[in-house]
Amino acid sequence: MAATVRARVRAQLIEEIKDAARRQLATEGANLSLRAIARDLGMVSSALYRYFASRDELLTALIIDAYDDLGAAAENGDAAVADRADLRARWLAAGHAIRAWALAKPAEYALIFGSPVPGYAAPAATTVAALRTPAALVRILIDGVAGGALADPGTAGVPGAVRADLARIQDGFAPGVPESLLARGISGWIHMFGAISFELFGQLNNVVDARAEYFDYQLRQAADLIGI
Amino acid sequence: MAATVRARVRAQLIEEIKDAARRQLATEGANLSLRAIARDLGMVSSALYRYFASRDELLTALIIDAYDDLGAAAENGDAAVADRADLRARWLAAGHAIRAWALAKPAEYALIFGSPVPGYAAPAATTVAALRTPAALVRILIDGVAGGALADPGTAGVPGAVRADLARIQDGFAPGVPESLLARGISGWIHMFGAISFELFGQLNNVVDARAEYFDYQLRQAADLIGI
DNA sequence: TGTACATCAGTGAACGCGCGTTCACTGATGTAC
DNA sequence: TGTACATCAGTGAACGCGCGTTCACTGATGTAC
Repeated sequence: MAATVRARVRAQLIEEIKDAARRQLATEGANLSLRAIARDLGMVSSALYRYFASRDELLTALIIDAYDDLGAAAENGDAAVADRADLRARWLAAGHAIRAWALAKPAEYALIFGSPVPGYAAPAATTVAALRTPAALVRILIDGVAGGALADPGTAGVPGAVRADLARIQDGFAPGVPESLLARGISGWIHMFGAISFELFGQLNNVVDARAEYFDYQLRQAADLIGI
Repeated sequence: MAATVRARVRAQLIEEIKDAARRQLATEGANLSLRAIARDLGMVSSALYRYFASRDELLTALIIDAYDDLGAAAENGDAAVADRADLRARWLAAGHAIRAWALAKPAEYALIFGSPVPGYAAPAATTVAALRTPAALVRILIDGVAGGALADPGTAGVPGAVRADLARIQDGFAPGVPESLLARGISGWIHMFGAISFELFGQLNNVVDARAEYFDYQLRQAADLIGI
């Protein structure tokens, strides 16, 4: 129908605007210029306001897309492991898929895991999108517990103040996963992204050159800690 | 002498310029505006060129200062532990001092550990300054090995490709520290900064509220891994 | 100690750019009868 | 199916700002004899 034609053109132009914005992210960082994007698309800058109410709204769309894309990469990495009971293989596959995504899209990685953009307050929608990747990782733990492969390591060593946080996360995000297992999983998640950020943001220059191998080594350390 | 008066005023003004720049970092991020800094100091923007040849040169000075300040914080944290043979206490003290510095100076932390500033290429002087903190951490290992408290865990699990990197680091930066111990130490270092970056850059929002306790928990996990 | 000269700090104007956002408007597309 | 009207996309000018860097210049501070 005719209505759909206009709607379809609109949806496509929204994608083109975001693509141009992403191209700009790569060279200019998170300081998006709407005028430069419009120039790139051969339109006048005010025309962008038909699609995004402001610069911040475009930034929000890019952030949500990036979280979503990363989450999909993590899910696909995990899903590629045939033996669903091989928790360690799933953890490694997801981790390497996450790193591969980050290396392929460093500007988008920096947008979500780098320094906060000054003056930009992330709306709630972005924090929802942010959950997709940790959800994919936590599913490995959920499956392990359900399959009986993961025992409760006991709460020894988990600080009391943290246990309230863990209990909250358990409800509704990681049902059935013991608190201390969750604590170790989150620690592994943080270590994983710390390793990627160090690599991408240049802290590994002149330190470790065998990037993929050292990342794998760290992933295995985290897996050992989690007990998978 | 008269010469020193002028030199002293000059040195002081350099500090004032950097202080104003740091204040701006906190509100505006790494996109420094020389004009705004000059305005803040009540001088004309071109006067800044008596002190810094360009915007990038000022940025470099700030980065070096930040690395240096962080390194001093790490050293002081370590030095506060009376029992020099208590390696774990030293690791924890250094780690908490590093985190405290980051919380106190988030903009400076973001400047060195956040997304790279687009179009800015870090000169060699910054990478030298960057070594001060890892050097403070590695000293704990050096002391542990020298004191006989740290055994060589053996190179099982360390990927071959990484061992070349480790050997290079060992020479001249961590003399006497076995490669696999170094591999674990670097992993702990990365985990530590990953934890701080996640906290500062907002990834822990709605996940872990007991920040100090959970950070301590992770530091202890890293210490366990290192074997101290 | 005094004087002549050189160095340095800071000014103010200018060059040549950039930006986000608003607004009145044109012309095309879509909708209702 | 045709026509009248409403919606939407995109234009171009404008508002009110911002920026880094260069340059000729003034006046103060420092140096050498």
